[in-house]
Amino acid sequence: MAELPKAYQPSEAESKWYKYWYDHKLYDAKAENINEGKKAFTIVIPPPNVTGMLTLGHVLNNTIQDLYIRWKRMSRFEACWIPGTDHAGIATQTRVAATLSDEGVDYRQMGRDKFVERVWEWREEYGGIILKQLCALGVSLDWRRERFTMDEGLNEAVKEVFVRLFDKDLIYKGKKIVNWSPAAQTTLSDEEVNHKEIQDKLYTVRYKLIDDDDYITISTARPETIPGDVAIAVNGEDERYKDWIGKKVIVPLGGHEIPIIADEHADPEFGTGAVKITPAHDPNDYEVGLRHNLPMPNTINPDGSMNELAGPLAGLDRFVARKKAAKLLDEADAILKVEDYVHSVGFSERGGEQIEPYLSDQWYVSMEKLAEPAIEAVEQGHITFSPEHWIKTYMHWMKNIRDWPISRQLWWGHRIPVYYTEDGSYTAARSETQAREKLGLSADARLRQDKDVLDTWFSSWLWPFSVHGWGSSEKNEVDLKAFYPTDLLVTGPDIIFFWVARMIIAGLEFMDGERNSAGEPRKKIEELVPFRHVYFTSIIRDAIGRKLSKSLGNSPDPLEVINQYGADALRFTIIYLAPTGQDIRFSKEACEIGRNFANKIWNAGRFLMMKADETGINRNDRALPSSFEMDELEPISDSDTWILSRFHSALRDIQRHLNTYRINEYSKRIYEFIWNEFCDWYLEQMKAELQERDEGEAQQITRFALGIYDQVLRMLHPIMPFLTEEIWQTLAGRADGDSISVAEFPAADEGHISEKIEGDFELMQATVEAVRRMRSEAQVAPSMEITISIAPESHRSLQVFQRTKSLLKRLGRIGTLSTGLELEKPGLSKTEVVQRNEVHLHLEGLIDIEKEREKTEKEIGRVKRMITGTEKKLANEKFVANAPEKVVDKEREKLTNFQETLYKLQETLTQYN
RNA sequence: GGGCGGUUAGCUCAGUUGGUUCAGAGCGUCUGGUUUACACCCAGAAGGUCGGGGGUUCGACUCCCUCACCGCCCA
Repeated sequence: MAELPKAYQPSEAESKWYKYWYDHKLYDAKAENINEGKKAFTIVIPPPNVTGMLTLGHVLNNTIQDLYIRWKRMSRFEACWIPGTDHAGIATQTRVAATLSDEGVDYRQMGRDKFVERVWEWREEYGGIILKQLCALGVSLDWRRERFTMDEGLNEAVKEVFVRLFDKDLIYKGKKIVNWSPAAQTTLSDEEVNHKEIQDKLYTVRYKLIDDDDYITISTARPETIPGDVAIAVNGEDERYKDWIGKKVIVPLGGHEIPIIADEHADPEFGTGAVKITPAHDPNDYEVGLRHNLPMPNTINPDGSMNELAGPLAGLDRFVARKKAAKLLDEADAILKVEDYVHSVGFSERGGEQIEPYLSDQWYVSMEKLAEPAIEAVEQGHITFSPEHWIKTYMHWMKNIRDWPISRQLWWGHRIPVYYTEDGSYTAARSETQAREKLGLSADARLRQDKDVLDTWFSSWLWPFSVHGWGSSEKNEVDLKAFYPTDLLVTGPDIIFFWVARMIIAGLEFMDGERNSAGEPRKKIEELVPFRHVYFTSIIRDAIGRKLSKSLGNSPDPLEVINQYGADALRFTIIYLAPTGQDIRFSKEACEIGRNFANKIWNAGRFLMMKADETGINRNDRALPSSFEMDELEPISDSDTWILSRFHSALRDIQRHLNTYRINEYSKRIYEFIWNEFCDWYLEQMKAELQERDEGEAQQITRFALGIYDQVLRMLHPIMPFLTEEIWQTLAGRADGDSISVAEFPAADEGHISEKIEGDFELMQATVEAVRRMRSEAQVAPSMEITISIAPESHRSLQVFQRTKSLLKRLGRIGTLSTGLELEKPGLSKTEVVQRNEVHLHLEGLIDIEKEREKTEKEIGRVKRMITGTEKKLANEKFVANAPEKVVDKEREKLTNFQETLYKLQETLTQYN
């Protein structure tokens, strides 16, 4: 056997094993296996944007998914994890347009068809990058199933859904004020707009009454919209303005006449109590406009510049126009005052520019009815969330749901399947032919398709079933039956509305009547929902709590981190640092946690392989086949029984943590078990054991250790796949195509958990620790062998000490160890009481008596306080009466222990006086 | 304005059915270490009245109220 390097070297192992897994198609999920009684465990990846580059957010998200998929796969589920990417309308269009612009080409001049062609070319070249980057993480995706939200099949599904909703009158065309992005020149949904408080100016402007010298004053933060004013509104209840209603004023930046009207929108408390009404540029004003049947002139161009209706401001950008407007008003002596003003303004979630409220025709999905079953599904627990508190957010949104504007004025995306005749009538259809049929037209009638495309989320919300070709000619009925609903969705809470909520709605609406795994039409909510559980990940921040951003430069490149620390180290660290529901503070240096841990595991393996060589275990005999059962492990020594017990309790905890989605607890428990129990105690103990045993026993002990180690690797594999594969393949000869990733995950067996064995071992451990502590406190040189005598508190303890004598000696570096019930307390010594057993360190001439006295006195004080506290508690009749018997008994036992300890400490103290 | 989350050792955080030998971990600090798996390591130590106040209870870091500060979401 070739010597293993001293430290684990990740990069080579990573590329080697990823290729191996891929080549052997280990992660291809097969629906046939479901029919044979295997249970499916399915996840659809939240499709990253094709334009995307791997971020730590992706790392966290996909590590969690991979962790669950690997765990379930090893637990003999048919694990199906489906990859794909999202066409990301605005982001991709902007990206490609920018590339063209660099080449000196204006995409708008290029024309729609040419441009879309270019986007596809771009996608061919760069669109797969993020998925390749994900491979570096070790994701066990079923690559045969990769989908893209602009695939032909998904396009058909989008059309299918649109037409169905249209025919149910759940999609309609409406003229409303929308969120307009002047940069992308498209509408955005409310969810794509972030509101921020900004510092602005509030202008108080006066409008002169017609045929009168009086003025009415209003306050506005947007003087550039004054040319679009169509009225001044005052509150009907406002005494100040009662007589003004019905009069007319002259708009100071346009000169046209507008009426003063009464409307409840005018808040007497705000500003002067009178407000200007600009229906095309403010949602509230729009409502006022509707109520009073006012004209709605639009004074702003789609690109954010002012149009010809803006008079003197025409042609100027909206913000330039604002300044100009203020200047012109000032010159006309129409401004009474200018104040600082803080108010909330919408910004594009993507582009970051200020949103323009804009009056336009858009397509909407009527949401209220669709939301009802989606509320029910979560209320009744058919879908669960973790952290649970997100349910409230979800419910609030669902119960106050607003219609979803789905049209986007882009070229890149699913074109709206609505066809118009020349005379303006229209319908939604799966094809032109169908449109003609629906409209009762002849086969050669000319039709025009709607120019707009659909919101990207209008394809994403179908993802859990569109990946199986639902709604298209590519439909895979067998897979849909087998792998829908999915089991787990892992995503960020920032897209709970965009995506999670809408997927739930879509599943409930469109899966109704589809076949379930039994071949029956789906009817029950639980078979319609797109997923059973949603895990909301934390937000990753930098070490000082700032959001990661490109501009701050505080966003480590995951590939660089992987390169530096290893994929497993990154995976482990990010899970280890992820508290449920709270932000993660991440720095790449933190990956030392994972790297050091990987190295620890690696070296434990090296150690075992050395011992295997030394004890003459053949490599092919060394580890166990992947079908190996835990029961085949035969413990030889007490320590073997102990580690088996600890292993099963670790397993039990791990299974529980994974089942309850406490993933950082899971990682902590594994870390603690491997490092503190397996390495620090079990392997150390093994060294002593091997020295004492004959050849045959030594081999058996080593064989057992290898067996446990094999199980530990499997337990660890979901979170550290590369490292465990590398070691597992090295430990023993494996058949081609064999892999730890398809070996069976160990099952926790409570029958192996023994309190007695663990208790005995704990006494040994506590004694070793006491010896080490005394040695260190007395500053005895490490190389010096010490003499220890132990006076056990009982025969039982005596037995433990006798059985573990060689362990105690080695682990405590003890030269001479004597134990005995009748043992006399040595002359000058240092003493610790361990579970009522006196452990004496002989220290002729080595001890600082003064220091020891202080220490002992301090300890006596502590124990006395404990005694007082416990006595008080036991003297309290209410406590004894109310507390459970177990708790009271425990208190009594504690008291006895404290009293005995106190007695022994006082005895020690007399020695120093 | 409405809602949600947080405030525990110098730092980052655990602490899930309220029981003080559970006030813990990692990092950092300090003291030792040529123990033949690992210095990406081993052994040991110091360090916190669990944000303030009040309440419920025999008993609260753990439940309730309130205040303060921080963060997020929605309006």
